Parts: sequence; structure tokens; C-alpha cells
Amino acid sequence: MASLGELERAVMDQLWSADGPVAATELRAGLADRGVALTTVHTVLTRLEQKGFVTHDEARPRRFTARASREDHAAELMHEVLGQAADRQAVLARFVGSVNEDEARMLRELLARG
Amino acid sequence: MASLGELERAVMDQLWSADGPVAATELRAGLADRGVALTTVHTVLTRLEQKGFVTHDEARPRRFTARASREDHAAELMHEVLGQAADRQAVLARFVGSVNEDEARMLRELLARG
DNA sequence: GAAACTTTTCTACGACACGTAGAAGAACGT
DNA sequence: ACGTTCTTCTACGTGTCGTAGAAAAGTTTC
Repeated sequence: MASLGELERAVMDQLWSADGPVAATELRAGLADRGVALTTVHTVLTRLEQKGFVTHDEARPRRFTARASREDHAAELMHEVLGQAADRQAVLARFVGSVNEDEARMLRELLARG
Repeated sequence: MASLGELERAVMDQLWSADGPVAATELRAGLADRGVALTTVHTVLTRLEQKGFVTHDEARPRRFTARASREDHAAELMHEVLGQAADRQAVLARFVGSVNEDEARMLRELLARG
């Protein structure tokens, strides 16, 4: 999976936090601390679309949407990392060993259901 | 965590597959398909050391070792991805939903022990 | 509907990471 | 000491990413 630069990540965070589609101007407002130009936001959005993370509609201030939710994205990354390993059991063992009690409980419950 | 380029990854794969410390010449031999120069291997090793993935001893053909095992590395990556998420439960839910039956069984067993 | 304003697209540049390796210096074997 | 091997230093080309100006296209307002 393609990875994200810092600004790209910040834009994705906005899209993920947003409730629905977001216009470039709004995204820029949310990045006010960085003081980036609107064209910069557009460039980043174009690149994010090329990478398959974002789509836009045809309305005329274009409105942008993240293709996958933040959680889906994270889970995909985790699965991708696991998938690349030859010895998955070993990876899972270390992973399970590194999660805290809360997370372990969540995992047990989730696994019990499926 | 710093990420790996393609050649860096190939070198790490060799180190991970190796049984013990490995000299630069051996690594180069294992990359014969790429036909890289020995100095290239050294450059990459230096960069991998800077990133903290590799160490070398003081013997005189230097011998290089991966700091973490392949599995540790993968598990660390997974944990890092999970750690960045706000809603871990949601991420775990999607992750669990994406693993196959074998992996789910492994997870159940591992969780039962801990 | 023409002027003023906003949005989108095109193009580009600097910084940095990475693949790549030559040249020069250091160490080693015999 | 001499040739061989290994290590370090330096550097270049390419690609990605942050950054944004200029120009084109579209929208709003009077």
C-alpha cells in the first residue's frame, strides 16, 4: 500500500474526522495552523486520489471523501503487514504479547463472536 | 518507525533469514540478481544502522546482524499502526474480521494462554 | 451578461530519501 | 612490503512530497 506524507496524512485525518464530503476550502481551514495555500491542498488531494485514498464528486465546489474509514485503513495496514510475514503465528504471538489487557479483552470478545 | 526502501528491505530479508551475523560480501552474493556493487551494500548497511535496524561487530570483515527478528519487526509495525488509532476497538474488529480461520484459531489460543 | 470572485488544473521547484557506485584510505595475509 | 580486500567518504540521478504561482474554468453579483 502506498504510504502517506505528513501533509497528506493531515488531510486524510480531516477527511476521516469529517461527517461527510468536504470541500477543499474547508480542509484548508482545518489546516490553518500550517498556513498552506489552497492550491497546495488541491495538489495533495489530487495525489491522494491517484493513490486511491480519496474520491470527489462532480458538484461544483468539489467535495472530497475518504474511500476507507480510518479504522478500515488501519486494519488493512495491519493485515498487510501480517500477510507479508512467512511465519504468521510467530508474528501474531509477538503481537498478542504486546497488546495491553484492554486490547486483549477486546480481541477475545471479537474472536468469540466470529 | 522508519520505513524501508526496496534494496534496504532485500538486505534486511537476508539478515533475517541468516542464522547469525553476515558479512557484506555474503550479503552482496545473496543479491546477485541485482548485480549491485559492494559499496552499494555498504551504503545501505550504514543507512540501516542509522535507522536502528542493524548492528555490526568489530571483527575485521565486519559482520552485520538484524536487531529485531522479522517477526518482531512485523509485530512492532502492527502494534504501531494500532497504537495510532483513536478507536482501537473498531480497528481490532475490522482486523479480526479480515483474518482467516487459521489465523483466528491461532489468536484464540494465544489469547487463552496469556 | 460583464466584472469580480472562487475553484480547478497545470506546471514547477526545493528538500529529502534511496539506489547506485567511484575513489581513497585502512587493514590484512603472506 | 606488496597485493588484496574491506571500509569510509562523497556524490549523483530519480522519485516523492511540501509548496505554490499562473492560468483557465466556473460561479456570483449587479
